[in-house]
Amino acid sequence: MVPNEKKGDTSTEEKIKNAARLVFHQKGYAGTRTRDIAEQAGINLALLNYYFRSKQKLFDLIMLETMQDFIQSMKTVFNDKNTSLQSKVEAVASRYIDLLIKEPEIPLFIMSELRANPEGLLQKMKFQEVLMKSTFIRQYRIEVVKGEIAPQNLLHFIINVIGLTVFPFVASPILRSLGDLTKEQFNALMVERKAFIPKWVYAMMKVS
Amino acid sequence: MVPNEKKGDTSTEEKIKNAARLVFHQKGYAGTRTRDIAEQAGINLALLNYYFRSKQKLFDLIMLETMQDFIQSMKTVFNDKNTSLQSKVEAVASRYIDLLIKEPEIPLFIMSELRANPEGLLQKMKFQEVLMKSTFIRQYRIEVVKGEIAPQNLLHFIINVIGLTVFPFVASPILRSLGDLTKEQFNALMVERKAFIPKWVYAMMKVS
DNA sequence: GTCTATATACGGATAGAC
DNA sequence: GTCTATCCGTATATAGAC
Repeated sequence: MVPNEKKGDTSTEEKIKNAARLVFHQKGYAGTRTRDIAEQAGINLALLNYYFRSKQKLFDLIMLETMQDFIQSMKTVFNDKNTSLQSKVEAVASRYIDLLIKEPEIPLFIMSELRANPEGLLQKMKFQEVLMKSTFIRQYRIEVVKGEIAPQNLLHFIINVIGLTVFPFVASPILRSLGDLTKEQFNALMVERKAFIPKWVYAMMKVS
Repeated sequence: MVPNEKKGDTSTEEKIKNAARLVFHQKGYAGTRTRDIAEQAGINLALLNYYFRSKQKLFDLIMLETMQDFIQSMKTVFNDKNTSLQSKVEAVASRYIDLLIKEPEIPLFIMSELRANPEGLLQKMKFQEVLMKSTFIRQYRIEVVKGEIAPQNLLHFIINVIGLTVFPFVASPILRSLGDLTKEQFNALMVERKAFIPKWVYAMMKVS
C-alpha cells in the first residue's frame, strides 16, 4: 500500500506534526510528553522518534513553522505600497484576529517559549529587519513629519497596535471569567475589535 | 540556636519560598525542577519536601500568593471614592508599571499557568467580584451615561487599560529585539507609558 | 532541622520482531 | 513503516542517620 504522501495531512509524518503542533501549543515544551503527541496522532510512540529523532528536534521544527506562519502572514500587508497606513492597521488587526480566533494559543506559546530561549530564534527570523524596514514603518515616519501623528517613540505605536490586537487572546481565561463569557461571546467581542482598533490607534496617536 | 523566624526572610521556610517564587516565575511549573529551587535557596533538596510536602503543594502556594499580590495591590485604587476615573487609570498604569519593572515575569507566569488550570483558581479569587463591583466600574458607567465616553462594551475598556499596561512586559523579548533595546532602555520606555496610557485611553474611549 | 543515601516513578529513546 | 518490549537517565519523594 503506497502511503498518500501528497494528499496533504494523511501521511504519518504529517499526522505526527499536526498532533505535535496541537499539544506543544497548548502545553509548551516542558509540559508536553512525547506520549501525549503519539496518542493525539493515533500512532505509536516509537514512530515519533523514527520520523523526528527526538522531542527537541520535533519541537524546533514546530516552533520555527509557527513563528514563520505568524510573521509571513503579515509581510505582504506591511509592504503593500498601494495602501495607506490606516488601511494597513485595519488589515493587520483584521487578519490577526481571524487567525487568533482559529488558533488562540499561538501568542502565549511563542512568548512562553521565547522567555527560555532568549536570542536564538529571534535573530534567525530577522524579525527586526522584516518590520523595521517595511513600507509600514516608512509611512508611519512620513505621517509624523507631516504632523498627522504626534512624534512619540515608534515602538509605542507598534506596542499599541499589536497589544490591542493580541493581548486579549493572551489573557482570555481571565477576561472570559471577568465577563462570564462563552467562547463564542468572547470571539464575537474580538470581531468587534477589528473595526475599533484602527480608530482607536489613530485617536491615540494624535495625543502628545 | 533559635532560628530568626520573625526577621523576615532568613528562616529556611522563607528562603525556600523565595527561591521557589523566583524559579517558578521564570520557568513555570513543568519547567522547574525541585533541585533548581533547592540550589537557588542554598539548602538541601530533602528540606523542600520536609517543609512543603511536594512540588505541587509548594507551587500552589506560590501561585496563590502571586495572584493575590497582583490583585490586592489594585483593590485600594479601584475602590477609592475620592478619586476620579481618569486618576484611577493613572494610578493603575503607574503602579502596575512600577511593579512589573521589578517583577516582569509575573504576567506571563500567571497566564501560562492559567491555561493549564482552567477554572480552579480564578473563581477562588473572585476576580469578577473584585473588579466588576468596584467604584471604578461604577464611575465608568456614570461617564457613559453622561456621554463622556462612547457606549462600548465595558470589557473593551478593561482590555485596553490592562493590555496597554501589561502587554509590553509579556512581549518584551520580541519588543526588545525589535528596537534593539537594553533592559534599561526598555524600562525607560515603560516609564514613559505611565503618562501616555491615561491620555490614550481617554482619547480611545471617545471613539464610537 | 538538616543532611546523605536510596527508593520509586516517569519520560525519552532504542532494540528488534513483524 | 509500524509495532511491543525494554532500557536508562532524570526527577520527585522518602528513610534514616546525625
